[in-house]
Amino acid sequence: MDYLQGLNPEQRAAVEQTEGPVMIIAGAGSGKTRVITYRVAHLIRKGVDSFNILVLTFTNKAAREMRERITHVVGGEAKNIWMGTFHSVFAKLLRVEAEKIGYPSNFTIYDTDDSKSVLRAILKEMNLDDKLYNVNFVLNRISASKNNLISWQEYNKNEQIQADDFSSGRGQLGKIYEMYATRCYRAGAMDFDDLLYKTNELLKLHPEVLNKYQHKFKYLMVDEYQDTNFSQYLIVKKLAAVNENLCVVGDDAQSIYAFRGANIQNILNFEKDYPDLKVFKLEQNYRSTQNIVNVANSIISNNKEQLKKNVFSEKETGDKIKVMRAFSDNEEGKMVAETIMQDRSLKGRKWHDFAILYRTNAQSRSMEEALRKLGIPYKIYGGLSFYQRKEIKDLIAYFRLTFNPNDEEALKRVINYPKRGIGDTSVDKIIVSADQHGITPWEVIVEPGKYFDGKAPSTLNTFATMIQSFQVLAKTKSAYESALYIAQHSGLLKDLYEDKSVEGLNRYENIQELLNGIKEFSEREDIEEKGLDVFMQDVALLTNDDKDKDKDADTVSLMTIHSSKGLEFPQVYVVGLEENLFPSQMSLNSRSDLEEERRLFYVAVTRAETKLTISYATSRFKFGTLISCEPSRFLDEIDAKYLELDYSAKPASSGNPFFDDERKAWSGGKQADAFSKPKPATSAPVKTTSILAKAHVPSPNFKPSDTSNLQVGMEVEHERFGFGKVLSLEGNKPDIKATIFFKEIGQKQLLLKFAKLYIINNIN
DNA sequence: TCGGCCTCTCTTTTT
DNA sequence: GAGAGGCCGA
Repeated sequence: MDYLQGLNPEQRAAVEQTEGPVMIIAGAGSGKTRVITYRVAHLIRKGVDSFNILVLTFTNKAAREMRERITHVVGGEAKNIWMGTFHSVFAKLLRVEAEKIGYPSNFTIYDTDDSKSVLRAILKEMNLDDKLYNVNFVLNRISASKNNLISWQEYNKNEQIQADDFSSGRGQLGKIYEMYATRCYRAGAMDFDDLLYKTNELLKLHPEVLNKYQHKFKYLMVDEYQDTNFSQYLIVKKLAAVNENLCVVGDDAQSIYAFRGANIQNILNFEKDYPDLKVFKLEQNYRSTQNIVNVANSIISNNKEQLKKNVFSEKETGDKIKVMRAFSDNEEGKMVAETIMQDRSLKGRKWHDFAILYRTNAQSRSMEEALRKLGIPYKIYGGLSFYQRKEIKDLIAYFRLTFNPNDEEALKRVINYPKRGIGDTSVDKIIVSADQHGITPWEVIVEPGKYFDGKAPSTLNTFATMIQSFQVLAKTKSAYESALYIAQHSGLLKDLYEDKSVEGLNRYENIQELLNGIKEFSEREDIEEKGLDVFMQDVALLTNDDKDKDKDADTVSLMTIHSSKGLEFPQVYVVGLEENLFPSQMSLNSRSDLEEERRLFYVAVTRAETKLTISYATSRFKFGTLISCEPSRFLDEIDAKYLELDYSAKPASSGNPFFDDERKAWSGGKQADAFSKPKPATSAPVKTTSILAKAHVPSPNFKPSDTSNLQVGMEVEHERFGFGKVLSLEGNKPDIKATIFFKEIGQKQLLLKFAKLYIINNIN
């Protein structure tokens, strides 16, 4: 058991405590993954059958890495452990047991797009205002209900919920929930939340099934326990109820998924559920320098709700945290890219030592552009997944339909793609007809003559026959052969092939890539069943990094802070530290939301091993409009002694200091390009939603005044916003904020230290 | 039925 | 600034 040697006493104690309820509170960088890995390995070494172990992780990637590391210690035995995300593990379980709760074992998994599409159709049928019943809002509401195990029946019976809905004018939510659930059921489909909800239902309605899995999973471990919701909590609790060999690992300070229903109380209340539990606290951070750990601690100390722990580092003090200020999002990208360039050569780093973390996916663009300009190789993680691309979803929809012809979303997706003359009108008719006869759309399509006259039946027949031929084929052929056949005979491959545009070429290549992936699957020797149906089983649960081939490539990593959880990099850039962006505007209304943002910042900071750089911009494009930004409150919360401010950024040298980059971007970068072809006269006028389009032209003699004595009532000219009057002043030097009413664009708040204002009349 | 054009929304984060 | 849905004319 030499693997125990490398652990510190607390880690080792946690590993060796294999029996009974255990809670491991693991601070950032405290070797959590090591502990889980070795604990599982230890179980197996002690003679526990690997078939009796269930490990639930938060991402597929974490599961894969852990399996690799366990294999390293115990060898091939690791293969038999049930290990994966909640969603994938219970999807697998449901495939075995689905028929007990009325689902086919080949049920489809609806992704978020599918769910929204179902809801849109329902809202349309019910003639509801899609502003009031915003699809995202409705889906959230349904999702939250499911995560709290509230069925649509209960939803409609619950007086409190009904009163809330009615008072907000959304009395139909319960009805929508009902229709949504019914529709999914009819389609033989489960959405993401159903995978957990239906598991609960299964375990509740079928004690014999519960009993079976309680005895199968003698040892349970849950990683990232702070991110579990009620539905997940209850599954775990039930499964562990017989043996109570349950070990949960988490860090309340890193709980960042409350928006998805995660309940931090699950970790805070663990002690109440299991009074005889053993608690281990891993507090030594092996990842980061003392400065970084100290900054992280000072950030999180602003939160009220937390478990007490003292995370410390014994590594070197390290560099101070650098704070960079830029004047625009593009400039921020430029500064980051340039610093990376410098540090790489100065410190002999590799590109993959660097990561850029941001709050929202939209921020990746300015970073990408800057990196590209300097020729820095980079890779974006997360974002639009490979499996979410249109062409991929189209082909997969054919596969879905092949195995589950009742899958209505798949049907709608491909019934007229490629074009085969079955337009929206026909599709609507099919659905109405299906509703009337209480059957599924597919059943209408199979016998169209029964329901329609005219030429529709023959086109529908052709389509149905095609799908049926796919079904026959898929029963006998390998995944790859079936997939290729379907891609060809559906006409999809041809349609993409004929599109010679750059995007079209790209789409064609993506399909090739998917087919190659399926080919690899078909050739795998560790799986017995290699049909396309097996490949399809959890395709909806795959994400980008599940298909990474070149993960060893030397590139800078770009990702949201959320997807950076669990990762570490020598040098980390956290960008966009601005009010309304980070913390997000949506989080400002409640303390708990704001605390979640702060934990998110904590996660971001603790990704860094040796050097952390934080940046913000004073203006940035949002929805194609330029807005001015203030530094994030989180910056103020850090003790200044850890920081090193770099405000060296100089406004560009030309006459318009702040907005050169933006202006270029706005004009498509063509303003100085004498060789660009003139637009044909017939072309539509350039769309100009940007503020710059109607920008104020400054007076010829415009020059910024000294605003230190600016007073309410003064009339001013702003370089871009035009003429205005000072309504109020607040704050202290040097952070005085002025509220100014501009004639052309209305009221705005400006920080005087940044705003270039010319004082027109001094009322004194 | 289909394609082009317009408008609207979107930005918080993901299994 | 992009993608998706809606609208309209052919």
